Amino acid sequence: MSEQGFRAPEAKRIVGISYRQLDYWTRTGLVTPSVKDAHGSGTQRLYSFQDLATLNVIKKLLDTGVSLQRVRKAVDHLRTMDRPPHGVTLMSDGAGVYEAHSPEAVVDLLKNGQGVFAISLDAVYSDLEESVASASKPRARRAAAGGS
DNA sequence: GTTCTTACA
DNA sequence: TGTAAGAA
Repeated sequence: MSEQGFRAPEAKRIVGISYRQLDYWTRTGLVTPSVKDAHGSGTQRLYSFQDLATLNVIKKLLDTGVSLQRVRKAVDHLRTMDRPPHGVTLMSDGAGVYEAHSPEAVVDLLKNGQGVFAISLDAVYSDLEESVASASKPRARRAAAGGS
């Protein structure tokens, strides 16, 4: 009832990453708990919905093969905007990350061969909302999958 | 006593 | 990446 954010175990479950991965990203400064930051052992971090979206984008970018440094740069740019407007598509060619605000820009990036993978931020947010809603339900069932 | 962060291997 | 310890 008094939870304004998502705790690390909750966040890691929603974005589908390991606890070690989330902890590593947080310690390296890739992501920052907007709600509450840990102040040492015993304290817990609280991630906001925006942070979950950022985590989801990071995971998707890493899955496409983007370097962690490029991901960090893209995330730093994404953190500047509070709420990305509809129609924003994140393009990636596996090496760099490009931001397209218009469908025309997406096509332009595709023509140049700089956009092999397209990530729609709107889709990320929509998927995140469903994930959060499903995670809040006690009937939620998750399947454990072996990762790297 | 439980849960989460931090440190070490 | 996994385990152990320390702290609220």
